Parts: sequence; C-alpha cells; structure tokens
Amino acid sequence: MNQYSYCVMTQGLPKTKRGLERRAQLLHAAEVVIGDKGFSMASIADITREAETALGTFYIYFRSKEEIFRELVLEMGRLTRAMVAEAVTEAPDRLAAERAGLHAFLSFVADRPALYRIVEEARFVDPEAYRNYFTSFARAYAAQLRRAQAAGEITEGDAEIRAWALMGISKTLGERFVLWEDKPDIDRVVEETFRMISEGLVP
Amino acid sequence: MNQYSYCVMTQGLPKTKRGLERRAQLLHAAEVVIGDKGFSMASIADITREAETALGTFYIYFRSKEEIFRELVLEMGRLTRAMVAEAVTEAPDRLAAERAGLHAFLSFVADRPALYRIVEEARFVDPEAYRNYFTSFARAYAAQLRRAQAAGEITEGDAEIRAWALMGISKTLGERFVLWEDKPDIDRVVEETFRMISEGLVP
DNA sequence: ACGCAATATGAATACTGATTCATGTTTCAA
DNA sequence: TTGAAACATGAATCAGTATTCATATTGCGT
Repeated sequence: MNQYSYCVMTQGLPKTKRGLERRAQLLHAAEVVIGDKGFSMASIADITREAETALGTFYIYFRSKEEIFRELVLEMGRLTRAMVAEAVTEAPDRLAAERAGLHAFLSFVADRPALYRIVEEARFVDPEAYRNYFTSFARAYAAQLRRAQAAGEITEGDAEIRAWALMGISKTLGERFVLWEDKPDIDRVVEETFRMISEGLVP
Repeated sequence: MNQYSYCVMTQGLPKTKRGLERRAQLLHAAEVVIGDKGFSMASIADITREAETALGTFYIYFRSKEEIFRELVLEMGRLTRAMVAEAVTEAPDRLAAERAGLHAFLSFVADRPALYRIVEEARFVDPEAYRNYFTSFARAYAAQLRRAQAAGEITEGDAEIRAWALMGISKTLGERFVLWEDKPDIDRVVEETFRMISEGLVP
C-alpha cells in the first residue's frame, strides 16, 4: 500500500507522448510474439523483451494478457474494415467488389500474418471478441449482398448464409495459399476462386 | 527408481481388456473436457475426474496432454473420412455428392461439436496434426473434383483451390449455423449453399 | 524551477497445473 | 495357483509465469 494514491492507468489511453509510444511498442511486440508463439506460449516477459521495456511496464498499459490480446483483435477489425472498404470503392458492381475484396483480404494476410493468426486464435482465447469481429463483418457483408440482389447484380439467395460462406472461403484460402505458401500466388487464387463463385459448378 | 523394471505403456495399445476400456474412457473424457473448456483450460485432473479414474492413471496411457489431444485429432480424421465417404456413396454425380457431403459434415458438427472444436484448436496446439488432417482431406477432395471435371459433371477449374474453398465454406458454416445456433436448420443452410456453388452469383 | 501526476523498473510473490514416483491391486498365461 | 506383467493410485515434486509492489525517474502544466 502506498501513502499517496497510486494511479496506474488501467483505463483509457496514456496521457503523455512517451506513454502513447510505449503502448504502441507493447502492442506491436505483442502482435509479433503472440502471432509467432501463440497466446499461451507467449509470456509477458517475451512481450516486454520484444518491446525493450521492463516487465512491470506492461501492467501500466494493460490489465492482463487477455486485455492486450483483445486490443489486437479490435485493431484487426479496424484494419480489415478499412482495407476492404477501400478496395471495394472502385468496384463498378458487386461481382467486381467480390474479386477486389478477396484480393485485398489475401494481401492483408500476406502483410500481417500475425494478426490473421491472432484473430483465429481469439476463437479460443476470447470467444466474444471473435464473435463480434466476424458477426459485425458478416452483417455489413450481407447488407452489400442484399443491395446487389435488389439491383439485379447477382442472383437471389439468403444473404446471410452467403456472406458467411464467402467469408469462409477467404479465411481458408488465406491460411492455405498465403500463410502456408512461401511465395503465394494471390492473383491466381483470386482468379480461380472468382470464376467458381461467379459461374458455379454446374456446366 | 524401482528394483524391478517398470513398464509403463508409453507406446502401443493396452494389453488387457481393462486397459483398453480405461484408455477409451480417458479419450472420451478428454473429448468432453477439452471440447468444452479448450486445451489450455482443461487440466489432466479435469480429464481424469470426468473419466472417474486417478490422476496418475492418465500417464499410463498417454505421454502428455498433447498426445491425447493428437489422438483426438486423428480420431476426428477417421470419423469424417468414413462419414463423408458413406454420405457420398449414393450420389449419382458430383453435384449431388457436394450436397450430400455438406449435409453430412454439418450433421457431424451437430453431433460431435467437441471434436469439431478440437480440430480447429489443433491449429494452435498441434499445427502438424492440423495440417495433416486438412491436407489429406483436401487431397482426396481435389481428386474427386478432377474426376468430375473429366466426366463433364462440373465446370473446369483448379481442383486444389476449389477443394480448399469448398472446405472453407463447410468449416465456417458449421461454426456459424450449427455451433452458434440453438436449433440449427441444416437443410436450409445446405440448400442455400448448394444453390450458390451450383449456379454461382452471376445472374 | 517546482511539484504532482505519469511512467519505469525488476525482484518478490503467488499460484497453477503438468508430470513423477513409491507403493498397492488386478489380470492372465502357464 | 501363482508370479510377473499390467494397471491404479494420489500425494509430492517441480517448473513456469502472471501479477504485484516498493521504489525510482520523467514529463509537463503552472
């Protein structure tokens, strides 16, 4: 117990420039370390070592290991939303948007493999964050599909199911053909997949 | 150290009837407990409690927590293989097989949610087992697609990419519309999805 | 230039849980 | 029936690491 009230910032952002930088360092280090070793194998000591700071400093910025993890999932949410939105801006219609969105997502996985892995691990580490991430994404996706159906740009069908099915394609192709591949050929994967979802399997 | 050489069965199956039963009890308990709490939250004590046996007994049958986990992933492999193979037997052509396979998979997820979850968690707990599971499945799947293409039952396209894309659909729909749903409507999900992959999105 | 809030430090604490072990009990082939 | 192999037990060991804390140092408004 201290004589003067101790204020460790367990809420809100740091007040000083240095504080903001440290917090960013820790987030970046956590992305690297947790993305590499996984949540349970990554220790706080690993993270602070990567961030070149002292162990105790971690707890000035985050309440727990779970909290910094959740922060990373939220960051992933902001990034993917922004990225897909931007990629889709130029698209003249929904089909083009599908192609552009898939390409953007796979490129993102190639750029930030650790974040991709972290979001997937969230299913087990922080199920609520995981669900929020995907349901909010799916909601927006389904809305777009409904709009496109109304505009006659795509065939009719249950937009929610389709949204999840299409997200499933992206997730799995990202893992198999980006994460597992030394030299991913994103263009080829996008073209093949686009052909399949456009034309279907019926000859 | 013991005076007479101690032989704990760290390899192969148990030699007695009782041993085989115990091992099966432990595997079942592990499926329940790990499927429910996740790998890191599930303790050996939890598993032996569920199996109604003593703590130390666990190590007579399995070298480690990782080993019993891997065993469950392998079991899932055997089961899904058998199940899909059986479901697809009756199918007159590849399209019908796709529908039947998706239906069988989603039904399996509904029946054994714990196993589904365990396989997904293997990505982080035992990446090699995870990869083996999906690559061997994908190999067989792609072979079927190539055969169907040659027979003119489906359109042309890269069979490997398609296999992974279709697996991705199943995985994700299983999670969203079976695991997350109180009363899953598997038929509806299968019909909608089948329509999408058959006809495609182009009007 | 002062002083309080904010930030930094890393040794010490506290707890969890995997694995081992010494010692029984049971099975089963000969 | 018997004895050696198989199996059962759970308290004790042992290692790892999340989190706390008492004590500095730094930032910054005034």
